[in-house]
Amino acid sequence: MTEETGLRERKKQRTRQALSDTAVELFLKRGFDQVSVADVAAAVEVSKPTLFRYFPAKEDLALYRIADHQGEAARVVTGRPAGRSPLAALRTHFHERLDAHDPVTGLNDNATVRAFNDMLYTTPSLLARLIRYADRDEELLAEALAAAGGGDALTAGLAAAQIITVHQRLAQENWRKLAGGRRIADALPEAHRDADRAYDLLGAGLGTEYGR
Amino acid sequence: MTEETGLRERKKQRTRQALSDTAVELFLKRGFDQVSVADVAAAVEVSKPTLFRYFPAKEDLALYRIADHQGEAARVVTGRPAGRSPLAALRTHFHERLDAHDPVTGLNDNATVRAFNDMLYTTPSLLARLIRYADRDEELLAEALAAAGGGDALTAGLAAAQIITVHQRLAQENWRKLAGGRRIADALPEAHRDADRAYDLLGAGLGTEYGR
DNA sequence: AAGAAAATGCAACCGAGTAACAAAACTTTC
DNA sequence: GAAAGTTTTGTTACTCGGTTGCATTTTCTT
Repeated sequence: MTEETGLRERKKQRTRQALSDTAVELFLKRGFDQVSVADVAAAVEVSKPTLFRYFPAKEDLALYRIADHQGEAARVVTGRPAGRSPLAALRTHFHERLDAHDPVTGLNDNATVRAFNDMLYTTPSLLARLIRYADRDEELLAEALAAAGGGDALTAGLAAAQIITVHQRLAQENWRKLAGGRRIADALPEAHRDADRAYDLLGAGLGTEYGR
Repeated sequence: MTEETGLRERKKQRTRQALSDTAVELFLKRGFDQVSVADVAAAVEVSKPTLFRYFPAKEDLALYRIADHQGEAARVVTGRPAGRSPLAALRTHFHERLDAHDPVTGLNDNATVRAFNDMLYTTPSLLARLIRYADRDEELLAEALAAAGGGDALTAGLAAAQIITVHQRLAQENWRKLAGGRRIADALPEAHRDADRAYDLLGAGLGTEYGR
């Protein structure tokens, strides 16, 4: 799994990590807008152009860790057990992520994670950037769904869009619960119910509630 | 309907319009990124700070006209004829917009409109800004759906998110058809079919295609 | 050890957006 | 219709994100 690792490559990894870590630390301490990229560069003892050779935009300094999840939904569909439907696989997976308190579900009350999510959901530029990651996710999911066999490209695309959107709203809803002061033990069952409600809706459509 | 209109107010309206019109003209001629706000300000013979007193960001200069559509989906739901379901009303309305070649459906081959859409869909910062308008739309639609009676707030929120998302994808798909060189007369019937497919999916869910 | 290749730092630059304050334009009042 | 009050504007100067060109250093190759 580990890549070819010359000294050069190792150093780059370290710089990259140091930049992201330091940036997040500063962002959480003083707020995203109150920290300039020059501050981050200075703290890591690197020049500003170098920083931008590692990260294309300030926002990416904060979102680096989240980028790991790229294509997760698509992988779940592609790697689902035989005989299981894509939607069922995604539902199960979401419940699992919830129980694991995965930060991306929004449901995690570790102080640092919470501060991070607070920043994320209240900083428009971060949210905008996050959506661009989600777009890539959506594309990959659309391909996975198309490959799974159901429907044409349009249908797969629409389905992917709906699923990714619903995931976003669920995470946001979970974050809101915690931001509203709820304890996680108390919010978790509700989050599971919300997820089931959302997946029921995805599976059976809005027809029951809002007509055809 | 017309607002209280002193001289001052009239002048402001004119400046606002001149800024947006001139900006769009320049953007279409030279490209969004190749025109600076200073260029726009100079062309309208206004200072840069003044420009920003009228529009909070460069992107809004381009999106001014689109902002008119704010809350359209919500209005359709709220103002639907008695006995008609929200989803049916939205579906009908979308087909109507399609036949009217409304630019927001992506399906309009007027040269200027097409150039505008090309710019819109290929400029990330414009797209990002557009999404923020859509978020407001989504909120309003969620309220309208909740008021329409079906389901709790979560359900209404999820439904609104799905509907707005689907609209976006349909418009994007239509734009792609035209960008691919298709004539509008040829693309229109297909656009209607796509819309029906999308609304069928919204109404009946992904279950049929991708399992529960 | 020498030279190619890649990464860095430096300095200067561009463009979006904002702050401070003074000047001008419109509105209101007498 | 002039004076006083309010709102809008221009000027200047600034901050910050992001980029460019080029010389210097560091790593990789042979």
